Amino acid sequence: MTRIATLSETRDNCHNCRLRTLCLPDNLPVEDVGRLAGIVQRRKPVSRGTLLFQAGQRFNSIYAVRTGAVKTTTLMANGDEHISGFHLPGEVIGLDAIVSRDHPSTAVALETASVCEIPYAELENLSDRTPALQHQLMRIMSRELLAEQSTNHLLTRRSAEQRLAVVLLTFSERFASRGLSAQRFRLPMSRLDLGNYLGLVPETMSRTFRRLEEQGLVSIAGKEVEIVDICAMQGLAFGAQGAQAARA
Amino acid sequence: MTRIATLSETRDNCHNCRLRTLCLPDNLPVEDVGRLAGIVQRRKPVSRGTLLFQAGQRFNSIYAVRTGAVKTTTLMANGDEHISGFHLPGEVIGLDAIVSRDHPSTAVALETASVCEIPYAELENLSDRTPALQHQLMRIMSRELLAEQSTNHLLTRRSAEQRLAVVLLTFSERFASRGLSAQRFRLPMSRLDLGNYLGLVPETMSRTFRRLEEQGLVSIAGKEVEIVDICAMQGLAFGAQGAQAARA
DNA sequence: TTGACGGCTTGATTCCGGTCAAGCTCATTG
DNA sequence: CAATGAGCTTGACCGGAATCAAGCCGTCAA
Repeated sequence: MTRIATLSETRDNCHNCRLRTLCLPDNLPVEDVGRLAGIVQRRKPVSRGTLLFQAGQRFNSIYAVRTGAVKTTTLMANGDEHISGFHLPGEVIGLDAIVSRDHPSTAVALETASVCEIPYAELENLSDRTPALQHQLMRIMSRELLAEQSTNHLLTRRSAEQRLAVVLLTFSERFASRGLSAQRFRLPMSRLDLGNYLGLVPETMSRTFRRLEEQGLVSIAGKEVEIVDICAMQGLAFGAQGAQAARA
Repeated sequence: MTRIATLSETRDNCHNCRLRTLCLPDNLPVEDVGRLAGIVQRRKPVSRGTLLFQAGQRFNSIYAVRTGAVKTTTLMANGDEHISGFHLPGEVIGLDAIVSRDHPSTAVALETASVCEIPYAELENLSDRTPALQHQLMRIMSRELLAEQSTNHLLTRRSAEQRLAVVLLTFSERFASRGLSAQRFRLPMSRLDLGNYLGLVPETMSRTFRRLEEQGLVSIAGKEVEIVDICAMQGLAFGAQGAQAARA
């Protein structure tokens, strides 16, 4: 029974996947989507805390998040852990492993999550014969590069309040583009994780959340977030001046 | 005459380029290098301050630095400028433009510099028929992604002293892999630029340089840097503890 | 030579966010 | 039900880097 389910799941993926336009198949002609679907392996849902892949492990596949949420973390040279990103359905992870033989980072399910595994050797092989797929891969990596750059700026030049505002707005957008509410959503990660990502200590996270709440920008209840005043949030997030440095 | 010079320049590039193994042709079979060379356009040296491409400009080409040094900067939403990287010969720039129609960032020569222009449409077209080139492109982008991630960590979790130490060591390595001295080199950018990149204000840059010097780790004379005690520098750069946060 | 300007340095002061230390909340388990 | 412990919050305090304010140095133009 499991076998049949898996097969049928495998058969109808990509084409009728709700996330098609956010994921690898975006911009691909139908026949290429079919070929891609042929090498994609749907994995069963795993529970919170499960490792999808681990730093040091041999690199064989990239993964696309299908449901739930995933974080990727790297163990830095000095021994501390750095969360490099949070990934929602439709997003591709493991791309940082392409250069080397092994994964540089670990991917952990933040909640019950499922992924599509895409064996990289087969993907490479397929994309050698499928220009559109190749181009889509390049676009995805380029977009990722751009995102990292803007994260860099966020982390170096903006105050704790602004960092949090930007992250919340970013999640808002990402949820919205997945058909969920842009106003109310549930953060999939702990404050500690979010703080690690933002370069802030949990105490600061707590205080910063409270300050945003006091200003009437958001309403927080545990991991539930409601963005009350989007305009003011955007003003804070992208406003003329950082808390420090940088004038014309 | 210009035409002839350009042609001859175009003819003998890549194959006998000193930077071959650091650049796009790395890992390519000879015949593919030839085909790549066929679409690469050698540009004449430009002087300090010249824009190679500008944010907002239509994206047509990526560029490989051939001589000199280049910085890429982005104008952020809030109006301040962020330097996203410094690029030495052999490095490829403009990859962040692939997703969008336009360049998100501006590339400026930090000193007299020359680049190879690679029209992206032609590169795409060529790589559609050249698997090895495609794979090399993916490797380069993946490496770039990895570098951005480690920069993120550097900027969020490490003190001014550590940031500077890491950057100096990184330049040391990059110069060394280009056949120059790892101990003595000349930084191609101003302290203001380096500070912008590191998220530090010029005053802090100055004081931090002095502190490294007082500790006998480096010797500074303007832009000339001598790394006196590499081991101690590495200890500082990758040492067990950041100035803040993050314990086991 | 003089002046002017940009890049760099130095010092005094401020302040954001980290550190330390409790205490709280809530889900899980015996 | 109590008990345990992880995750979060709150408060007091501290320190590193930003800010403010001069001043210095080398280069270029007049």
